[in-house]
Amino acid sequence: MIDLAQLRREPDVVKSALARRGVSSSTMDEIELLDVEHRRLLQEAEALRAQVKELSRRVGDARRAKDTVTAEELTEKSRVVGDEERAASEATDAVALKLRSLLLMIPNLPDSRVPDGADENDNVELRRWWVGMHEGAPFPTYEEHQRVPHWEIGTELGILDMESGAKIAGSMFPLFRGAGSKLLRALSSLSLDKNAGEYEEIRPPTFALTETMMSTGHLPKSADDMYSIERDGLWAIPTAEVPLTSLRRGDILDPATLPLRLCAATACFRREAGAAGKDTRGLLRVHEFDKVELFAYCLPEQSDEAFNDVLQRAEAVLQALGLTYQLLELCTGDLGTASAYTIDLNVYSPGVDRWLEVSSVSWFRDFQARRANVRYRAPDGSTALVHTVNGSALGWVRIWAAVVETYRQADGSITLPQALAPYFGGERTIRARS
RNA sequence: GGAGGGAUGACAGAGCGGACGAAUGUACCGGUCUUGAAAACCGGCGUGGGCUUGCCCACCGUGGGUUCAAAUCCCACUCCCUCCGCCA
Repeated sequence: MIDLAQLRREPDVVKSALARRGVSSSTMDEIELLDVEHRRLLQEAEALRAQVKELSRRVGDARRAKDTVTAEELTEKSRVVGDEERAASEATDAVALKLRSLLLMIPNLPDSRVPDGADENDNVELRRWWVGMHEGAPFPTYEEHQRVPHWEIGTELGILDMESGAKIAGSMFPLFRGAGSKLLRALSSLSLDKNAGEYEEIRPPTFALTETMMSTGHLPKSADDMYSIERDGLWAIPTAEVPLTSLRRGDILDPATLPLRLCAATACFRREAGAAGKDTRGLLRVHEFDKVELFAYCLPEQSDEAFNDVLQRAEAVLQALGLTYQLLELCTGDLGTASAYTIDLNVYSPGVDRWLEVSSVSWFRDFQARRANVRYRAPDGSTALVHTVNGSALGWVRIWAAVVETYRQADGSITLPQALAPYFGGERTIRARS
């Protein structure tokens, strides 16, 4: 949620920043008007409320003094003011509700670094990485045997079975078998082993309450992209960011404990409602995938460092796996609702010959903290909102695709990167099941 | 799933229609005393909102209701504890 106080203080700054994201100034004007109206009504209602309280106090006094006549008079007076107060409060609440529902749909202010753009095609590539790059090696070329899409490799080796997944849960729910299943587990373990020292490992619930989904900004705006279990009022999490952001919801944190770093491996669920039929072959886009998420609550002045740490750790996993990747600075048109600045990591997968998004590292400023009400105690005793930062390290389904395509050998087997060997008992080769 | 008990400030815990934003204790922060510390004593010590910055308003699990007046009474819900059942 954006800062109403900032909108009052510097409306032009807020409006021009949000205009870059397509929020019309008339919407913002409406918010400003509602805010003024709300405060006016609030003052009115509170003044009446104060009168009722005062009158009630005097009723009590009169009763104790056995002055029944005065007590009756004051009761009657208070009843009348009370009716006015009720009406005034209702009017105030109605405006507050309208204001809040509008505010919940307003995205975060983009950082000045965010490039302008309409959609993902306008994202800006910052740099690439590939094996041997720092030693002067040219961008890799790929052999014919690496130009096979992962769904063919998966079927050939018996490690991926999309048909069975569809039989059980419908299309876009993958099912992994044997070494394919183990590979997924190995990837999560590799990342957790690299990060769980500095980032406390959490295994959160996979489902979350509406209130929890509100805190990250996923609701109400993205309700169609989420699976819900209506009978129990629960939502399937689209990312571990959701439970991790709410872990300290409503708390006032001791600044000495900041940055507070957390990581979690969870299943993630996405309906992909607007993406029907688009890039949906194999593992390119699925409804359920495993992901390791890195997360930090921090002081505002720590946010740059916290962001860079998450980014560097996500890169470290890609580098350990020897995969080619690029960094994209997301433009205004592709930025997530709650984010002020995001860098995506896309892995190059030679079999499908595409760059696949495997991580999104975001700085939310105090947008999520305001919704989740997570604060810290400043040295002068006052409280202020923390900043939140998070990023995937990484989304494994697409990494799985990139690994099997990149490391496919001429004989059709896969030779896993050295970093995964410990998770396969030292064995690095995946062959067809006989 | 069944029966009972509970939810109050950082923590413990009182209050069970009116002067209660809330006793008391612990913790914490200042001060006195002390060579220093401890103890003792004195003072302070929740969060948010509004505006005329001194006042007002809200918050005692959540949401409704009764009342001139609700932490306190009523209803619903959520969570926690104990016992029984079931289960991994």
